[in-house]
Amino acid sequence: MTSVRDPSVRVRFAPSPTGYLHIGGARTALYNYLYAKATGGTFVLRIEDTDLERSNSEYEKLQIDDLRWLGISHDEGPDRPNPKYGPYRQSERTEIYQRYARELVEKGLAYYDFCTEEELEAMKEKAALEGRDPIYEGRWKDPASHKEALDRISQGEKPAIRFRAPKKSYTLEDKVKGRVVYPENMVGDFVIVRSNGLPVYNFCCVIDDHLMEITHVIRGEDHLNNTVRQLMIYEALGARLPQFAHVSLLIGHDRQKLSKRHGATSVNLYRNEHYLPEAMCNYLCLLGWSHPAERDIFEKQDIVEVFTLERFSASAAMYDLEKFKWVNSEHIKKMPTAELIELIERGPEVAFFQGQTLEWKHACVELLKKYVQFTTDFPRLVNELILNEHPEKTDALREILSWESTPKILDFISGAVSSVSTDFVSEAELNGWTEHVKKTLGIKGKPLFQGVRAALTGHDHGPDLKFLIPLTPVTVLKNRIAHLTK
RNA sequence: GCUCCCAUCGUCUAGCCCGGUCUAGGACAUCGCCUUUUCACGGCGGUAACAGGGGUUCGAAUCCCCUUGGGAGUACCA
Repeated sequence: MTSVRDPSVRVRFAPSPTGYLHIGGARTALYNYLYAKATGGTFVLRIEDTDLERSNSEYEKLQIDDLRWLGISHDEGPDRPNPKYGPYRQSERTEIYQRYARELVEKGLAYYDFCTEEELEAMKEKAALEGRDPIYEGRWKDPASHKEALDRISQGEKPAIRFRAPKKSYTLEDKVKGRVVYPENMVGDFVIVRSNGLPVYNFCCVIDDHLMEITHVIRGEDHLNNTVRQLMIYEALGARLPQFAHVSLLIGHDRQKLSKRHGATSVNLYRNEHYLPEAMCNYLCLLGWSHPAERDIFEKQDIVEVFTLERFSASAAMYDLEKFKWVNSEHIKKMPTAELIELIERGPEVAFFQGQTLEWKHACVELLKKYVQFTTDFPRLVNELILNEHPEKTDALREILSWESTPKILDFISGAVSSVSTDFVSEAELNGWTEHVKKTLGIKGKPLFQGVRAALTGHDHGPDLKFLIPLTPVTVLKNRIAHLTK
């Protein structure tokens, strides 16, 4: 099945700026982004910062920056406002929420509540004892107390506004979970505006999705239970329901919802470790969504044609670094060499690499790219394979050196290398040496090739010599052979 | 506790909606073999799963129920 073009689609990613962008958040953002691209719709970024205590605008910037790094760009947001729908920070929309809340109070669908924390706590304990969910039973629920409430407000007291939860069951047709039935009495009356005047998530989320004309809500399954409250508010508002798609959660190796204690869970950590953003999107996308042709490696633009909500998995996905690393290595392999060189040079320990000719860099990257998982592996391999003048004499290497034929090879190679006047050995020269060892020294087969390799590289294995040796500076070769003959 | 969600190889998954083509396919990881120019590349192959129990049916991984297991929610957090 291919995706359906529908430019009226509006989706959103609504992070709270309470920390770095989490990989789970990145995945949700990615799904929304992909759906917008697939349908030709609009991807909105909204900042849910109603929790003043925990929100920090610095995190907003960092999260947006991480999204940009991932290539998940939004069409509307705080920095790209559409006057019809803005503002995009909930902290700047307080009056809107208060207006809607007041309307609900006027219609009798919500009420002022002056209960203290202690009173609420007592109710909760009672409910727990009776084995049911805490359901608000305070006296402010009674319409008769409305007048008293107004009096207390006029005296300067600050009430919370509580939504009157209808006594009925609700049904959600979710795109990934199917039909979800919320029984009657699942939730009691809940606060929509705190006594400090700031609205609460479940309320502003609905108001915003409604006002911003969001057509599809793609979010984590942790919101599935919340949705019943939101359904109630949609109903009270007389607002049209969006399509919901509750994507399964990401879990750690202990099968618990992925969180900080599972190690690296924020995007910036992977960014710092030089994971490729394309690889991260690719891997994250695969955790809970499958390509119709079962493809594993792709770019965002490759799947726009086939991205549909139908292919989400209903069960939680375990985050597995091994496969992520493999995806990263595959993206390195398919990346154009010139681009790869640029990336490598932006990484650490590249002084030698940068000093070489473009031709050398190309050959080097072509040779090594099939062996690496990260772009930062290149300089590591260059150091180990090309620049190391004192290779460690491992058991495997000692064995080769102990062969009867090896000292002869070493002796010849040593002389051959010292007579080279250029900076690098050519492939032809190397072939000549091998020929010589074979013909004149009469060494062939394993002793020949293992011996030549050991003499030249100080390793018992490694990349193809005919590519590796022409990349190795002759000075290094000389010192290395001296080290080996010692 | 209560409510909701979920259940195919160790992991990600295909298949499930529309039962037979599934002695269950792919990928990561793992193991083995091959490549007498090594090798970390590549190629080939192996190990490995329908949670359990009932039903429905000629036939169930696929539909229904129960059990078990796991997850999430249960805030004047999001």
